[in-house]
Amino acid sequence: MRPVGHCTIGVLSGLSGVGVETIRYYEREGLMPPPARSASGYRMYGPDDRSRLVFVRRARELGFTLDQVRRLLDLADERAGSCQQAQGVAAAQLREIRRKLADLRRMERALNGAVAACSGGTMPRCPLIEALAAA
Amino acid sequence: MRPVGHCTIGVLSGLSGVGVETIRYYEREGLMPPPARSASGYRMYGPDDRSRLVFVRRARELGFTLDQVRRLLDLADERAGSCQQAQGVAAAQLREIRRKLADLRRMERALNGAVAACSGGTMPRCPLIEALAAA
DNA sequence: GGTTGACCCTGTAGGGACTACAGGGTCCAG
DNA sequence: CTGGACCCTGTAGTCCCTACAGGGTCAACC
Repeated sequence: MRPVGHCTIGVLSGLSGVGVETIRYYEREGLMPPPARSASGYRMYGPDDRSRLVFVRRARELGFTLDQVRRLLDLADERAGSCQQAQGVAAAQLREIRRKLADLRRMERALNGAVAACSGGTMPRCPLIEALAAA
Repeated sequence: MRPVGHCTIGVLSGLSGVGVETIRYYEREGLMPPPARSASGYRMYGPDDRSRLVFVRRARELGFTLDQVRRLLDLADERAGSCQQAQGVAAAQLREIRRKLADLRRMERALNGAVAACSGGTMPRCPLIEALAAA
């Protein structure tokens, strides 16, 4: 379906923000389809590959594991009544993102308070260390 | 300085919320000092070890790498003019936490919108996939 | 007092998600 | 026609655990 490759792996890497080695790793792991090859064996990619790769990167940034991304991509590839399933996967992930958000906010407050208390002077005990060592 | 050990590694694990294997790993990595040993070779820990371990766990939860935690602990161990340095390490970490927070909030919005748009019907294209595949 | 069964020990291997070589081939600009 | 940037495969390393395997120890129960 990918008509004729447009760019090499290095260019795709630049376009997608995913490292060359990581792209090859994703191919090994079945997240990216084996691309067309030039006469000399170079991987040749088209715009579909860029979209897919960006999707993978974004999903990773959203905290999906590679396995979850794989499932999401499988759903997208099937393209039939898959929306409900994708929604399920995504809703679960949304719950986890919200949990992470809450954790991070709590951490931010704690660290911010600790850094503020630690005025930079040469106090006998560092409040930052104290703050984190507390039960 | 640790007078006489109070508890075994399993109890310490329960008290600190850090797994037994992980405690031993931290010892190998130099984050926890080699504890006293019972006659039969069991690791015996005191309250200081619990505090230190809780500190490590908290710092990890705050997103510090083991290496950063090691540096923080070194500073705490030295106990002389270390406050400023600890503050530097922590401030850097705070910046990264805030970056992560911003990212997560963006992700939460995107995913939330995508899940909402993806009404569960059998649409020709799944908006969730579309949302993340966009440039 | 003998035997479970839960705990502890060391050491090594596995996992997830990359990341970095090593040892080679290709392509193109000067 | 040569230098340097790119590409290939395959393997090994990183980080931070986590899970064995193969054994010793300890407390309790019968």
